[in-house]
Amino acid sequence: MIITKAGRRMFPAMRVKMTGLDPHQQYYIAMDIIPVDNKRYRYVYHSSKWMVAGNADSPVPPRVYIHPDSPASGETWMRQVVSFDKLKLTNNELDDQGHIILHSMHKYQPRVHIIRKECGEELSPVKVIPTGDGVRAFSFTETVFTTVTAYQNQQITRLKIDRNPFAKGFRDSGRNRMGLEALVESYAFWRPSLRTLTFEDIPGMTKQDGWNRILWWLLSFIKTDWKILTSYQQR
Amino acid sequence: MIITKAGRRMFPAMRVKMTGLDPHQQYYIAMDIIPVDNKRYRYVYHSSKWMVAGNADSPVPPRVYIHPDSPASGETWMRQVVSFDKLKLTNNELDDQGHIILHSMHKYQPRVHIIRKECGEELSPVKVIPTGDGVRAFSFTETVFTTVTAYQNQQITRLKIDRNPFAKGFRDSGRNRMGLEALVESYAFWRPSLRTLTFEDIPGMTKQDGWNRILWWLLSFIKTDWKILTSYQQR
DNA sequence: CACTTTACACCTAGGTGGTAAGAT
DNA sequence: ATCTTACCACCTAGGTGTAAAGTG
Repeated sequence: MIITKAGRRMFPAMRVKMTGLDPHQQYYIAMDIIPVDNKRYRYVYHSSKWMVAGNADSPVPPRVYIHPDSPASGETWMRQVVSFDKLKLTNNELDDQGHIILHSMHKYQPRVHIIRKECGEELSPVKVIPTGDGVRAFSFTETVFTTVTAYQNQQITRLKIDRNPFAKGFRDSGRNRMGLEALVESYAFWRPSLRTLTFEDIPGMTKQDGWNRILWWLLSFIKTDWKILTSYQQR
Repeated sequence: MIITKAGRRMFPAMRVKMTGLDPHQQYYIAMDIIPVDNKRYRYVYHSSKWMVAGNADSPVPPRVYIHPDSPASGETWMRQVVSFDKLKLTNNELDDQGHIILHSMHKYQPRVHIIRKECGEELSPVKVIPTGDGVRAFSFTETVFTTVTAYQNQQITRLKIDRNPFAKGFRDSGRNRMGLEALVESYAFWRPSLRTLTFEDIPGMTKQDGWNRILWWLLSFIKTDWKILTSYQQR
């Protein structure tokens, strides 16, 4: 995932569907991003792999992205897909825009928090999320990512350009972009287990959310495990 | 003020500075827009005046614009200028976007509401604002406006084009737009009392807010009281 | 005739990766 | 060598008044 000084969105954005909330209870929804391990990585081109390159850098100031619809009732949260598309990542440890601060070349995993609102309680974008009875956290292994300041891998770049509307200017104008269906098929050829990851298998998941999860999966798959490509135009 | 089916912003937007709130108390800030009288108007070109053209149309569904930062602490509200620039007006009585519904060719006045948040209370965009001990309403006579679907008066059009960044494409490219200082001077020549309306006279008012209030004042002045111009290119 | 609606060119505002220069 | 930064062209998204067509 690209991180910049000014702050950069994640793509694709995390989108989650809530169930089982108390319709009349007020909740905050928040996201933080935690290190997957204590390592720093570098990308090795000849093997197309991320490899450990030492221990993690010193911790950064903790930040929490409070979903802008917070607080809202369980009913409101459950009626919609909750999208984190406005969340931004930065590598600026002195950031004062409330963005989430991360180290480049490290592995991270987003966490979604559901926090029951007690009267008078206050949630802060710069404090660690409290733990307790009314707080639950969820994370999804397919959303693990590696931070970079420039893409290390042409396949990641291609997926981003093909799927992110804001990168349309970089698409090959010659032919239509590859549909995600076809993309999944081609990846599945090399990695049969991916065949099972279709949204039809996940009850209650909409088509759009399904594609987002598949895309997440592809991205993490390519970053950590891609074996086909041996030459890279990009450094 | 222009109203459309899809919803149109007010320009200039209302911007208010809060004082005297309890820093630790939570408040909603909201706006509604109430009829100034029970009349319908038409614009008479030869006299450059809005004139009564019958009684008001039947009432529209009541709508409230809840400021998107709501709820927030008194401290938060007082730290910033509270801007209502995302509020939209519509003439569509079946609107489902939560915009404020108004009749065209009527006179209206925005009201700002400060609502102390009690635990468990809920504020709705489609309900009338409650009255009670923790609720206060403010309105400013210089923000009275007349609704239209197309401008009736070339001077209003010119002020909007000159001051609204989104209308830059319609500005005379030949000369620089008239500074608001010069604008006020020229209007004051015909209406000496306007001279007194400068932001320096209003304690605690920032320059930017001052210009906004003067602009509001100019707009209502022109609409209701302009006597200089006798010919209109625009119908 | 007196308004209202629609399609449009032209803006603001801001999200993309590319590219070349900078930093260590 | 390796990673980061600043600037850029090219997009999306949406706020303007205009002009012409629509409405009753």
